[in-house]
Amino acid sequence: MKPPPAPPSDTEIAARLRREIAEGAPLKDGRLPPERELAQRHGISRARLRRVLDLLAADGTIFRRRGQGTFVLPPPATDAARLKPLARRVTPAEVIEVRLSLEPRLAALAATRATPQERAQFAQIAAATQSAEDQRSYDAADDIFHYKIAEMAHNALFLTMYEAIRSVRQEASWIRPRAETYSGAVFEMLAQQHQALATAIIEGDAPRAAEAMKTHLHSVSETLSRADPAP
Amino acid sequence: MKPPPAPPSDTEIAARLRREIAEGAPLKDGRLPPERELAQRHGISRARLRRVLDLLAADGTIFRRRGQGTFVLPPPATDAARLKPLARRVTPAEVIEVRLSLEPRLAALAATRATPQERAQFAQIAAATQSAEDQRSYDAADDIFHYKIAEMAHNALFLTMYEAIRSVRQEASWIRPRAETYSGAVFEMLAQQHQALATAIIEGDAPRAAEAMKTHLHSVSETLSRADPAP
DNA sequence: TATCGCAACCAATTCAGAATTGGTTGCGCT
DNA sequence: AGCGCAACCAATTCTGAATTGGTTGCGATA
Repeated sequence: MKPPPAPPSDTEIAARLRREIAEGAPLKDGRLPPERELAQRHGISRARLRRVLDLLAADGTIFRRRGQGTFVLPPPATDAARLKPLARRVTPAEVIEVRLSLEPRLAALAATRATPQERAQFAQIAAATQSAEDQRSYDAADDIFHYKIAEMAHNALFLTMYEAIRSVRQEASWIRPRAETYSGAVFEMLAQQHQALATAIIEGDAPRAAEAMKTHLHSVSETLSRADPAP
Repeated sequence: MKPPPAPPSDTEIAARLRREIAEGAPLKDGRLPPERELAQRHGISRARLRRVLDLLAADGTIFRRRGQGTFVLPPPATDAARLKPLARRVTPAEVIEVRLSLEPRLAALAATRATPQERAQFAQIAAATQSAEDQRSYDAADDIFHYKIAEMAHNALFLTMYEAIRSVRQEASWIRPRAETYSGAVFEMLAQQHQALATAIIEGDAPRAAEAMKTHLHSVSETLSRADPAP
């Protein structure tokens, strides 16, 4: 007989949560169940669950926002619903135009201001975009990648604007069901651009980060604009 | 005796409205009374009042937005209330940082895309900022000036972002009662910068417009940062 | 016939209040 | 000291009524 079952430690519960998340537990839009429900489901108190979630938040695995929930993807903009009518009027070209004005600057600021912890986290996230296999997981990794850059710029107003862009893109998804299955070559090119961009940010090279972001967005733009005659 | 009082023409009613607006009739935040009320007050039908308002809208005197109202200043962002908590967390330096990333690009796009009618309207607005006498009227003219540039960029997403910035600026007003009474010299410099910027936009010189906007915003930033020890 | 006034309706927003959800604090027990 | 429990705080979402500009149709009148 073994000794009486030792209560699982925080890190053990954290590992269990990570596994559940990786297996697709989160609901639509990457949202986890409410804390009160998660705690009950795992048979622990809410206070303890929150300590576990703090672990996942510390390494950037989850995003939490008061009043909205806990997410494994960037949380929705606080006014997401209001952007719906806008999303219908906006064209892909307009969005790219805005992104090209904003994101290179965000990349430069991130390279300048990110904390050592953030840089370490970001290195992990960049690696995840490299190892993505299917389109779905790449899209998720790409989403987190760009969001983290906006976060590392450390400017709440800038982050709000980026969230608005992200929300509009998601909402619009360009009406057509968005084929957008990149070919292997394009896919690899975008991943390499991510890597170059991540290196520049982590090393703190602001001009190079901005330039790399500009290059990347131009590639995305071109890829999207000839999405129709894809093989 | 004169002939029986001829009913006033549309243009006459428009002139009367213009006079009332100039005398400060609009309510707080530059909003006019609802159309139904305005029509009744002037003793005309709503349909006719709307035709008159169309005249004022055609030359850029008023801004109308369904569900919100009719304004003599740029209309509030559609989610203005939600930006309040953000406004408390955001610093003036952060706002300037965002404006410097956005507005030079907006100026360049305006120079490229504005219609002839818009350029003509904009010339009028630029002139108004020149002739402003007191701080209050200058602030209003400056507000319209920058907003019109954002409008002329012809990108709904860009305009939404600018409205968010404007809303945050207004909401924050940097907590301190905002002395910010420019000295005469500073005042004149800003007005000249407006003129140079307006000329570049009207002539369609995008790079010069962007550069002029950058210069202008840097001046505004410096002025604000040493607002305390003002003479 | 053309215009005007009137009314009803549509579309987008605002507003007020209840419900949801993460964040925080205090209490009692082991 | 740590755990579970409960209550409360703060921010958001959701719902439905009210507000407001946008549009259409109808009848009266010149």
